Amino acid sequence: MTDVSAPRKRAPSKKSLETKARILDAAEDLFSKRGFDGTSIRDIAKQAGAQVALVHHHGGPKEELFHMVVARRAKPLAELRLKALEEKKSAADRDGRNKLTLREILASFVQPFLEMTLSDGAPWPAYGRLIALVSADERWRQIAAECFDPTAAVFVDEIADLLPGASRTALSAAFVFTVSGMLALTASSWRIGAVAREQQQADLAETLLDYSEAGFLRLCEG
Amino acid sequence: MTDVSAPRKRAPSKKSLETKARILDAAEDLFSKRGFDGTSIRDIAKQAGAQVALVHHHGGPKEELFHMVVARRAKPLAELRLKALEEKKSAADRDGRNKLTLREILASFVQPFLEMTLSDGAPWPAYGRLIALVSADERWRQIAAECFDPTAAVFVDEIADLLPGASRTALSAAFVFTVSGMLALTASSWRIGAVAREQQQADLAETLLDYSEAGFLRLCEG
DNA sequence: GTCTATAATGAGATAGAC
DNA sequence: GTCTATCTCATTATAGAC
Repeated sequence: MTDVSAPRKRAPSKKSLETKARILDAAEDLFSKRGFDGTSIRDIAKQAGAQVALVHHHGGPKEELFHMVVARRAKPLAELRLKALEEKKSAADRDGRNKLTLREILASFVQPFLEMTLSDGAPWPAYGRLIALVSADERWRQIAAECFDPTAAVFVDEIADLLPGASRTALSAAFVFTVSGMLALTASSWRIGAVAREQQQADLAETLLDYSEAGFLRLCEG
Repeated sequence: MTDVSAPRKRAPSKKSLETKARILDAAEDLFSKRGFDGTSIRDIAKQAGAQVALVHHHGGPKEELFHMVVARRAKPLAELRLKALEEKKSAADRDGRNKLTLREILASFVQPFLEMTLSDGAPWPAYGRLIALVSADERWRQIAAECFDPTAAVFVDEIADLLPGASRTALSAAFVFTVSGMLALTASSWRIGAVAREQQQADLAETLLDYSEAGFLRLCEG
């Protein structure tokens, strides 16, 4: 999944993998902070402690490096989301319910993302902003389609199954609004802080779920 | 409002103003499509049909040009929003109501924006994407604080007056979520279209208001 | 106010030694 | 796999003629 170019002939050495990881980490951090065009290969090399030519060696052209950085965590993220969904289904079965609640579905999608990007000691602190960039720029449409649309489709189908009376259009709009709110928590939380700064991050996740669930139900029932 | 630099000694000629407007129009269009770092002064000059040096003459350094482009329409937009609010208050008075509904307040904020940026023949078709860029990048925090925060504060106060039981934190979060949805309509409408493309723009405005109103009420009442 | 010309810098990418 | 060195091109910005 991290290799989107031609297949290699040899397995890379351990040191090579470490160097590549350092380069991808630096690229992820800088891309997320300054955007694609605001980040130079030279900046990435400097932060990774490597030479410029080495960044090209591991990352290829700049666009491919960006693609690699986004794709690297897409599969683990998708698995976390689907795992959360399956676990909630098992729990519902044990409770004798045959359907998940809307909130359980939404939480399965939102919480793994916020946990990896926004919680205390989050392992992927820059990845949330990066995804917000990808989602907002039509230039990365292909990357979004490859990395995120399949999982999104699973969740939209799940919701459509729960709310059979809702139009596909209403479902789509509500889902995009929910994702927009989720991304705002990571990419534009400074805008929230500009108005009121008395809240924890964990609370904001619940706040988002409250808001989205109610909005969803209004669109799909009204 | 369009002049954020030192005061001029002379009134500019008519031709100069036209040239400046052409440059700002080109800058607005290109900044909105490719972002700040993805747009060069040369691109702007070419699209405006002017020389590179002339862009610098009218726009100053690149950051100042960006500031100018955003600030140019901020005051008219704020006036449209406040005018919509006042008109709805007058109408409510005539109906013998002494309070606006939440939906009327939200619509006064959202609809002027969508009308200017997203309607058929919208006069500012690029400005919506530009504001989305400003809102998502902490680098433009000062511009956002100057151009948009004052009006936002008026509307948040208005809502706080309507829903006195709600915490300031819940209000702030809900407002940011609502603005995120509004910006998604202009900046990420391709994401909506990727799921279902059977809807008109006018409908999406109503859809957003339905969703936001319900989410707001849940946060403020629950 | 508008133009030509140019300065000064930084960018992405590659060749080739080790 | 990693490094040095370099190619080629685009960038912001300004100086100075008209």
